[in-house]
Amino acid sequence: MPQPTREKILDEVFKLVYIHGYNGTSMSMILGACEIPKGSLYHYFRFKKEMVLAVLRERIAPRMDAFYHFEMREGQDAIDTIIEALLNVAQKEELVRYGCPLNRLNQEMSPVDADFEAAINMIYEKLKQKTVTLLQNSSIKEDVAIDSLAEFIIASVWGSLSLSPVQSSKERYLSSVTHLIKYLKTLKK
Amino acid sequence: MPQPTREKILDEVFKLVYIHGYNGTSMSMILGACEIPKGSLYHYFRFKKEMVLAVLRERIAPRMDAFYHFEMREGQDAIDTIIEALLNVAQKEELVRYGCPLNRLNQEMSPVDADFEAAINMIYEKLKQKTVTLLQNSSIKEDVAIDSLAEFIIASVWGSLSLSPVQSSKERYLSSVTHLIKYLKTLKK
DNA sequence: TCCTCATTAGACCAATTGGTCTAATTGAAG
DNA sequence: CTTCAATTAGACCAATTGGTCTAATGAGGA
Repeated sequence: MPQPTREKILDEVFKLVYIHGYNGTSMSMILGACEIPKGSLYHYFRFKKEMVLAVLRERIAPRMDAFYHFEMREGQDAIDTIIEALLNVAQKEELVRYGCPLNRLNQEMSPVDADFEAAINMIYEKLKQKTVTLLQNSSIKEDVAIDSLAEFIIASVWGSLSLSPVQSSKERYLSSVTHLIKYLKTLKK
Repeated sequence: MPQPTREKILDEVFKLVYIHGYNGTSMSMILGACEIPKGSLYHYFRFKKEMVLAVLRERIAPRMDAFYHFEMREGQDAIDTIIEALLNVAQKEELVRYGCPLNRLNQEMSPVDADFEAAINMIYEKLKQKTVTLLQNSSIKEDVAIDSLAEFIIASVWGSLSLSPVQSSKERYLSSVTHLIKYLKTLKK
C-alpha cells in the first residue's frame, strides 16, 4: 500500500480546501481527487465538517508549527530568527501563491462556525505564543509591547500573503515584508 | 417605494456575501433576505456571479474609495492623513468584526475565478494608487520605496483586521496597527 | 480452514442548488 | 382609457449537494 487511505484523504482535502475553500469544495471533488469510493470516505469521517477539522489539526497545524523550524544559527539573536522565518516564507511557492491556509480558513469559517473558530484560534494562539517567547529572548527594547508586536508580525505576514493571490509572487511578498523587517530592526536595543 | 428593488438586492447581497462568502451564500438566502420573488431577482441579474460582481463594483468599491474620505486638517502632513485613516478603521464595527470585505472576497474568489480576480485587482490598485499619491506628497524620507510601502500599509491593515474575526475587537486591531503607525513615524524626515 | 472485522464498493436518497419560463400585474406615456 | 414595457410572481426543472445503507471483499489470527 503506497499510502494509507486516511492520510491520502487528508492530503487531498487539504489541497482542495486550501484553494477552493470549505464551501467551494464538494464531496464529489474530494472523491474524484482521492479516487476512492464513497464508502471509504465515510468510513473514516462521519461528515465533511469532521473531515476538514481533521485537516486543520493534522495538516494545517503542523505547517504552522513548522514556521520557526529550521537550523538556528548558534548565538543568533531571536529577532533575527524571526526575520529569517519571514524570509523563508518567500521560498514556499504555495504560500506566496495562495496565502496562509490557516488565515484562509479563518476568514471563511470563523464568522459562521464556532467549532472552526475554536480550532483555528488554538492554532493561532500557539503560533503567537512561540513568537512572544522568541521576542522575550531577543534584544528588543524593554518598552515595546511584546504581545501586540507578535500579533502585528503575524498580521503583516497574513496580509502580505494575501496581496493579489493569483498574480502574486515572491517579489510582492518580499517587498512588503521588507518593511516589517525594517521596523523590527528599529526596535533593537 | 422605500428603496428601489435593485438597490435593496445589492445591499442584502453585500451583507450576506460579506459574512458567508460567495459560496456560502445561496440564492434562497438572498431571496429570503430581500423578501422578493425569484422573478424579480433574475430580472435584475442574469445569475449569481453577475450579481456579486455588481456588489463588488457598487458596494465594495465605494467603501474602499471612502477610506481616505474625511475632513482633512489644513496643512496636515499626508502621512498623518494616512494615520488618521488607519485609526478611523477602528470605529467601523463591521470592519473590526469581519475584516475587509474586499480582502475576504479576494481570498475566496481570486484563486478560482479570473473575472473576480480582475475586478478585485482594479479596486485594489486604485486604493494603492491613492496611498502612493499621499505618500509622495508627505514628509517621508526620499530613500523609502513608496510603492512597496503603500502595499505594506494595506497588507498590514488587512492582516490586522483578520486576526480572529469573531472574538476580534477594536482593541486587537488597534494594538496591532499601532506598530504600523510607529513604523510610519520612523520614516519621516 | 474458518471466522472476524476493517475496509471497499456503489446504488440510492431527500434536500438544496442555481436557473428557466410563462403568466399576471403594474405604472407611466400617449 | 388604452397601450406597452417594466416588473413581479412563483411553479417548475435538471443537476448537484451532503449523507445513508447494504453487500461484497480481503487480510490476519485461531
